[in-house]
Order: sequence, then structure tokens, then C-alpha cells
Amino acid sequence: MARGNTRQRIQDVALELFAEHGYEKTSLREIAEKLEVTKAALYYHFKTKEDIVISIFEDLTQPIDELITWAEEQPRTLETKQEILRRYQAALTGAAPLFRFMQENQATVRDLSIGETFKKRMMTMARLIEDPDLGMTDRVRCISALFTMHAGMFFMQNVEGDPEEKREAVLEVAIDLVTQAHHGPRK
Amino acid sequence: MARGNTRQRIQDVALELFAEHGYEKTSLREIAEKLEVTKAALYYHFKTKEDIVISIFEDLTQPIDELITWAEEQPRTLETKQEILRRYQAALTGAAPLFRFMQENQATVRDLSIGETFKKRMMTMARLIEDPDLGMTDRVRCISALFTMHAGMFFMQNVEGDPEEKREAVLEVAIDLVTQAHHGPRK
Amino acid sequence: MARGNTRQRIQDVALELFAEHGYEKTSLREIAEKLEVTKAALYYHFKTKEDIVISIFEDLTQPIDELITWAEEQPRTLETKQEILRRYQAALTGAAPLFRFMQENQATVRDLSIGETFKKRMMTMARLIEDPDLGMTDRVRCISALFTMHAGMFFMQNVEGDPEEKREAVLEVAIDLVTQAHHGPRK
Amino acid sequence: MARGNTRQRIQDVALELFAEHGYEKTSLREIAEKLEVTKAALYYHFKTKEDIVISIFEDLTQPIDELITWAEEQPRTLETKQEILRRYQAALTGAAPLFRFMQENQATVRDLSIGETFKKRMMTMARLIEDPDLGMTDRVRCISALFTMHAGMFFMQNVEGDPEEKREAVLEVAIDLVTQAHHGPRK
DNA sequence: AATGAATGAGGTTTCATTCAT
DNA sequence: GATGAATGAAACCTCATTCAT
Repeated sequence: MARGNTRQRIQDVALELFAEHGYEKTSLREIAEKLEVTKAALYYHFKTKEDIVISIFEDLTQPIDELITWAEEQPRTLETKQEILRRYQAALTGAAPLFRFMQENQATVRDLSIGETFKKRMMTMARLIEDPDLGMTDRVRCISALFTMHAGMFFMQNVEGDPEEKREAVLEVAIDLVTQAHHGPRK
Repeated sequence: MARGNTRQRIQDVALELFAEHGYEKTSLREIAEKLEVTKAALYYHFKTKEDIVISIFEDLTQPIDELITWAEEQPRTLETKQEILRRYQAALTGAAPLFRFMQENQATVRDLSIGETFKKRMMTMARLIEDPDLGMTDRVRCISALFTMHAGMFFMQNVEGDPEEKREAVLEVAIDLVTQAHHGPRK
Repeated sequence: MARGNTRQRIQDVALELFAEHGYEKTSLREIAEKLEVTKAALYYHFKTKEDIVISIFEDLTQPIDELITWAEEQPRTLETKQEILRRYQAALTGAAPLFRFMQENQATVRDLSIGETFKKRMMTMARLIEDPDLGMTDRVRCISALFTMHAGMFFMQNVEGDPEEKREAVLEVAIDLVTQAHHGPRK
Repeated sequence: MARGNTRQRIQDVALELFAEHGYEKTSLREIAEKLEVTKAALYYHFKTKEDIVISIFEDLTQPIDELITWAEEQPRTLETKQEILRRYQAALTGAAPLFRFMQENQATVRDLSIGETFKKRMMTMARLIEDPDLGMTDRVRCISALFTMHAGMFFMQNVEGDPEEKREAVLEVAIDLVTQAHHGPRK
């Protein structure tokens, strides 16, 4: 019947359910049923339930890693930061369900082995956008830029309007925030 | 020891554990053990596990309700919005653990009976701060102001600096965002 | 229905089944069914399956502990050793099902937390009966006395004859072995 | 690596693990992993898990069968019995891991198809060494001689001393026991 | 001679919940 | 105002086994 794509299908269905109902509330029975395989089949492909989440995380988190690697080699200029935000939005858009899951299950994720990794990644992003020389207000602006993008991903879905237009608006606001942070107080 | 206050103590401990490990991962056994009572005692005070969360939600959410009620009676001016943000921050600060819980367990909360209510409240807040007349970018700015405050509550803890100073900076950035939204593009 | 004796009944039934089919082969379902309670009831009284075995072990092993304590205060004479064997047989007889279980599930017991304790106890018994001054042959005689009693407990059931008579004969042979060990070769 | 000898290697590894952790606790997965083959490979060589144990049992138990066959043709004299013990020790030594497994997993073995066979073999050994004419005490002495050898195999490892010397001492004590049984009461 | 993929049965354990006392 | 005892459902996970390739 199924060809060698079962592993992939498990990841897809699992992510979908994890994102929808949360990690704890999603049972392996549900995943198996939706795939029309037995629970044991899941265990053939993954050692534990946590392993499923880890594998999804690793597969989809790569773009962020690459972004970080790239960013760390660039000069720490305003232009770089703007480009970081552009690329970050692209990464976020590409792995939207995973990010939704991470965002909406933070309490759970924290207790999973990926929790630490994920947090570190967030802190690194903050470090790349922030600047220790800035005053507190401007540092908040930078972090706010990041969270604007996160908010943009999910909460914004509840706002009417063309998705593409919304995405551009989000990016504009975020870029604006870091720009202001760099030019000293707006005005 | 102290009698009569058990209901309150249950809520406190439950919220603490829910916020720390998530709603699903926290069992009534854990809560009972931490309180040094039996699980059955919890059922004397609350009909179900969900009831505990609802009661916490209701007790602590009141300030937001009052803020909304107040805001709806005010003229929809920039000054009002700035004051809303000020009051919102106060409400957030007063019910920090609850908001942390709500924020970090969105997937779970969504499936709970309070989920709908909570979402509606968030949308109302957005509506009060936003303005349909504004362009998309400025609307994003308004929503971003809200999320800046949320981010400020939790992620900001990972940023070094005096908490009071950070709070003020967060408020400043948020107010700035709605102000810009109203004045048309910052100059 | 059941009065406060459920814990005891669990231990009794569990020991019976563990002794009959082995620890691993006996499932909690079986134990529960035989008691006409649910599996969950077992978990009200014991934290894990291993806990059941530990509790049985602790309850029934006490006589041996007392024997060791007593023996360690006596002079290390032949008479003492003979009395040790007499008391050891009494202890073995009193906790026959437990000893059968321990004897017949050594491989399993070794991986359980009681394994170490049990082994230590056996070594201590050997030390109390043995004597480092003796030659190797006589030391073997002493250890053999111990194992004669163990064999007497179980294998001997397959030999026809009056149980009481068999018990006495086993004791006689065991005592004889340590006596010979002390007098040098018989005659 | 080496081909063609997989069957043998499975038996070796299986016996090692069965003896160490018990039959039930050892899974085919563990055996396969240790051999760096798949579980399915085991099924190419053996029809079931029990089949593995049976095959080991048959291969290694042969010496005892031969000993029994030989013994049944001899005159039932003291000298014969002494020789039986000598040969029994040799057989035990040659198949030490199997005997350890049998000894330490009696509860499990009893429920396996080899259980009955093994028990019969033990009873036959007892019959060959015993003598219905003897009094109960002397019969116990004979059986004790057998168990002394078993004890010698495993428990004796915990006693310090040269292995060769221990083996000889064990044999001496065992022979002594049957000799006494035949000469009427010692002294 | 062996593997990759899967299954069905069953294991231990945990959970929210109930109820007589 | 709370406990002790228990339950039914379901969770995660493991196992021996099968079969097409």
C-alpha cells in the first residue's frame, strides 16, 4: 500500500494535530487513525512521541539556522538588520505551522528537549537585531519588531484584508521599528 | 493550618503549575500534593479541572473587562488610546501569571470553554486600539503596540535591565506606535 | 465492599502469581482480575509493579534480618551455627512462597532494586556459617549446608515422604555438614 | 563479516542475554541489535522466540542425556555414583551458562515446553544418585550432593579462592555425601 | 540470507472523576 | 471541609510475529 513516505506523512499529520490541539492533547492514537495505520507503525518510525516533535523541529528549523549563520557573518549595520527581518519573515512563512505550534505550546515545548534549543534560537535572533549600545527604549523597539512578525503570522489572520498586503505591512512596521531604533528617537 | 482559604490556595498553586508546565501536563495529583491535601479535596471546591482554570480566569480577568467597559465609553481619540495602553499594562502586570499561562498555552486554551471568551477579549482590545479608517500599515502598528506589551511581559524577562525601566520603555514604544499610526507616517 | 485489607490481599495474590509464573509473566491485569478489582486500584495501593514486590520482600524478609542480627551477637561456636541452621529453617518455612519466588526468579530479581539487598543477605548468611580458618573443602561443606536447606524447601517436594520427616532430615544433614566442617573429616 | 554462522551467533548472544536478564526481559530486539541484524533475520533461523531457547537447550543438554544413558547401564554401586558425580560436574562445567539460565529462570522455564523435560531430567538424576532403600536422612544427603554441585557452579563464584581448587572441593564434598549415605551413619 | 514495514495484542502507568464516610 | 478507596478510559510504549521483497 503505502510507499516509503510514511515517515513524512506521520510528521505532516502530527504537526497538523499538534498545532491544532496542542502536543499533550494530541494522542498517538489520533495520529495513527488519521493515517490509517496502527500506533505500532508510528513506533517503527519514531522511538517516542517526543521524537516525532523533535524530527519536525529539526526539519523545519533549518531555515532559521541558516539565517542566523548568514547574519553572523554580516556587518552589523541597519541594512543588515532590515535584510534579516525580510529573511526572517520568509522563514516564518515557510514553516508557519511549526511556528504556530511553537508559539502556542510554549509551556509544553519548554519541558521538551527542543525547548532549550528553541529559546536559544530566539535569544540569538534578538541579539542580532538588538544593539547593546542602544538605550532601553530602542532595544525594546528592536524586540518589538521581532514580535510584530510573530503576531503578524497568527493573530493577523483574524484581521480582514488581503494576506499579501498584510504581510507587507507587517514587514514595513518591523523595519520601521529597527530603523527608528538606529536613528535615535523618531521625529 | 489556615482554614477557609483553601479555595484560594488551590487557585494559586494551580495557576503556578499551569503556567510552569502547561494545563495538560499538570495533574490534579500534583496540585493536591503541593497543597498537602487529597485530590478529593479539590473536588469539594471545584467541580472539574476545567472549573479551576475558569475560576482563575474569571477572578483575574476582571480588570481587563473593566478596562474594556471604560474604554467603550470614552471618545475614540489618541489620548484615550494612550490611556488604554497605560491601563492595559497595569492590568497585565497585575495578572501576570494568568497572562503568561494564556499566552503559553494558547493551543490548550482554545479547546477550553474560556478559549472563545479570551479570544473575543483580545479582538475587542484590538478593535479599541485600531481604527478602520487607517491604512493597513497603521493598523498593524496598533496591533503591534498590543503585542509589544505582551512580549514585554515575558520575553523581556530574558533581557537584562531594571524591570521598572523596562516596563516604562515598553509602554513608551507602544504609545509611540499608536501615536505614529494616528499622525500618519512618522515624518 | 472490601474492607481495609485490600493492600494485604494484593500482596498475597501477587506473591502467589509471581511464584507460580514468574514476575515478568504475571501482569497487573491478572492480579487485578483475580482480586476482582481494577488495575487502577492496584496503583492506589502501590506506586509501581516493582513496589508490590518490594513491599512483599520487606514484610517477609524480616525474620531473616532478625536472625542475622541475633547471630552476629553470638559467639561463633559450632553450637551457634547449629542454632542458626535451626532458625534459618524456621524462617524459610515461614516465608516459603517468597523464598520460592526469590529462588526461581533470580535473573529477574537481580534487575530489581531488591536484588542487591537479597544477595547481600545471602552472603551474610554464608559468612555466619562459614569460617575463614577452615580449608576449602570444609568451607564448601558449610555453604552446602545452606543450599541443602534451600533445596529442601522446594525440590524436596518432589520426593515422596512425610513433610515433617523430610524437614527433620534436611536439618540433620545440614547440621551434620557444619559439624563435620568443624571437627575436621568425620569419624 | 563471517557468514553461515549466524544461527550459532544468535544462540550465543541469546543465551548470554537470557542468563543475564532472564528470558522474559530479553527481547528479540535486544538480541538482534547486539548482533547487528534485524529482528526478521532471527525469524529466518528460528520459528519463534521459544524455539531459540529450545535449540540452545537441546544442543547443550546432550551431555547430561549421555550421562543418564550411561548411568542407567551401570551397576548401582557406590563407585558408579561417585563416577556419576564426577561426570555431572564435567557436564555442568561445560554448559555453565545454560545451567545458570535454567537455575535462575525456573519460574519461566516451567511454563516453556522444555520445562517438563528439564524437570524430568533432574528427577532422573536424583533417582540415579538416591536409593529407595536408604533412610530419609541418607536420601537427603544424596540429593544434597546434587545441589551442592549446582550451588558450586554459581554461588561459589562469590567465594574467593582458586576456581580449580573450589571445583575439586565441591566434588569432594558431594562424593563424601553419597559415600556417607551408603556407609550408614557417619562415625 | 536477510530486510523494511507493519500489525495485533497486551504491558505498565496516569488521569480525571466519584462516592460513602 | 475533607479523606480513603476505587473506577473507567485512555495514554505511551513494547513485544513477538508476519510477509513481500
